Amino acid sequence: MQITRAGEYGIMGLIHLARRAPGQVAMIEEVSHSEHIPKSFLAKIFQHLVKVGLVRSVRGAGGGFVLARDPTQITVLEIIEAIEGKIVFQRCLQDEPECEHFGGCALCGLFEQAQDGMREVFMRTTLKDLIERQDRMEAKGPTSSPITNVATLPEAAK
Amino acid sequence: MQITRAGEYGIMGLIHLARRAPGQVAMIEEVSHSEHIPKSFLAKIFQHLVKVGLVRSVRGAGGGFVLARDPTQITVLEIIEAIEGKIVFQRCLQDEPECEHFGGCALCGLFEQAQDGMREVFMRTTLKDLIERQDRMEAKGPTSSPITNVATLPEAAK
DNA sequence: TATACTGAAGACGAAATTTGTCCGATTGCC
DNA sequence: GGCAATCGGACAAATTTCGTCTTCAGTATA
Repeated sequence: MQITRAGEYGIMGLIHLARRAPGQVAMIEEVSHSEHIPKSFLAKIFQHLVKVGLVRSVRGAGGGFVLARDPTQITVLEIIEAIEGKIVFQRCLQDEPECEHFGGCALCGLFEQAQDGMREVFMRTTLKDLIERQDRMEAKGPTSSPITNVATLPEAAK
Repeated sequence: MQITRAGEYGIMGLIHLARRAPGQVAMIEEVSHSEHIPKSFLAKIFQHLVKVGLVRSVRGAGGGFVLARDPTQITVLEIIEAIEGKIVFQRCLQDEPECEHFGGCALCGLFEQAQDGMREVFMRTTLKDLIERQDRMEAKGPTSSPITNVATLPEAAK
């Protein structure tokens, strides 16, 4: 019950891209080094993002990756699902037409509800939002309590 | 990014207990067989539930397990967290005081938000709710579409 | 054209987690 | 005491995660 590192790395990589001037490419090497992500692993993750159309790749010397859309138009949900596949709590929600839940599908209904709640959060958060949040936190001072009361109240933060 | 089978089995096991007359014990053997859950696995899962105080165990001949509280007083969240541990998307939300997220903890904030959304759903759903939902579905006929529009509207259901 | 530099794609493998199984110890009823 | 049940931990198979490596393909530059 965790977001995998792949998903986490993907988000961090895209944040890195989004922070550059629009249209400016960044090499895997650069992103990997600056974000402390294993290079080969990041390369593979970016391939998913290219395939889904979130970033464009430029091959050859002087190549690299660029964000394909504006950071305000990329949601965290897109990123995560591009990398980890569709967020799904239970097998029977997956695709099989017939549910194998012996307890009846009350469970499926519940799980669906829960996962929708989660997806909703990721869907309404864009890359741009993340960057702004990051900047705001940095401004407040890095030595303050790192976790508490950061963003439990979405409305207030916005 | 899935609820594990252990968690699923745990919920189904408790539903089984809850359906019995209050105070009546059920053996692992019975629950396991009726819910199609591997016996040894279920036994281990129930141990967690005993430790947390959701069920009481009766040892010796004629023993088994009983629900320790009323089904209206047991939330799905308690069950899941008893078995899988606290629901936590990211390492830095876990317990370590210092966050290791190089991207700044904007990510942690977001993940916390998402996981809270999910926990909220599980927290407001009790064993009793699940059973009622199950009964309602059974009444409507087992051959109908298994997934759709079951419980996406919590208020309406209640 | 040759070469150096970049990503693309997939095979491979180590490590961690999930999903169980097994067996002896313990506890309590008869 | 004997039987019936859980307790608790060691063990193991399967799956997933995490990451590396190698080979190939495309592009810019000399």
